[in-house]
Amino acid sequence: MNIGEVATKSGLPAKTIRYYEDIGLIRPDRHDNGYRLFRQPHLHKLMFVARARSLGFSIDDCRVLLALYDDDSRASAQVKALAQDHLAQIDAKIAGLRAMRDTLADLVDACHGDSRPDCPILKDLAAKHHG
Amino acid sequence: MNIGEVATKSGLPAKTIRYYEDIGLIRPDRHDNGYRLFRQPHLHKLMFVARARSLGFSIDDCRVLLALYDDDSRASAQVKALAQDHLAQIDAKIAGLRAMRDTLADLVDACHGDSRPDCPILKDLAAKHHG
DNA sequence: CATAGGCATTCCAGTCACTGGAAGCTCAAC
DNA sequence: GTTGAGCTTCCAGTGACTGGAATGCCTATG
Repeated sequence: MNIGEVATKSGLPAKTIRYYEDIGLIRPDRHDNGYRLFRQPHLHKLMFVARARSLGFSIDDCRVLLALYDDDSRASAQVKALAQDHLAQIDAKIAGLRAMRDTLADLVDACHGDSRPDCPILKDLAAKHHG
Repeated sequence: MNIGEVATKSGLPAKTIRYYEDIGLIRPDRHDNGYRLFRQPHLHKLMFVARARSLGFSIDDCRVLLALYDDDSRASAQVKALAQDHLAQIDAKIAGLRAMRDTLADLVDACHGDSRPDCPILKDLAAKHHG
């Protein structure tokens, strides 16, 4: 398969796939003409990575996950630990965003949003926030 | 005030404040020796930006917000529109993260996490995901 | 055989908002 | 005068791509 075909099949842009090769995440073969030659296992890896990325795993996490996947003697505990760690990070990010969201929503609610210049949102931004 | 003092007072690293000058967000004066000279309004602006950033506004948003803050004839509707837009983006991001989180949490739950290699997390990553 | 197009290649630069580090200058204290 | 903290500039790196330019390859048609 050429890069266009794996791009379609994996849902990843060709640019991204080339980038993944650059950083050593996949190592496709080459045709005589220099074109990348992807075989079934390459496509499989790319789909694996695409899925992991869609779950928010970093590229480095993906490297580890791929290695674990390739390692028949892995302990599932290793995978679970990695996933739990990542889950905790997502939870933290959600919590941070929710705090943001709530504050911002209060401000938006408080702002009448008409043609007058008086604005609680700007007032809040301009107020001193300790801590 | 020197940069160290405004850094302490605003809670922003000195590096960040220099960066904000680089990109034209603030324009402190200068001492004869080349040191930046911050006055009260500069500090005020920095605190304004710090608060806006903590609410997730982009630097470009901050530029607009500062301009609106400086403009006595602004309509609060403009500020509200910007904030609502940003709120919608935060909501979208939270929704995305929650979907991620739920999927991942299911996988973590399904994984026994012991010394055996069998792992539902890796199985999911390796499975074909359409759509 | 020339050419047009669509695909592929490489390489460089830009994104966003910083952050780290090196090399050197200034200032206050001892 | 020497130390050390604080300031300066400039360059490079982060993460994970993304855009674009310049060029090469392949296929199909006139």
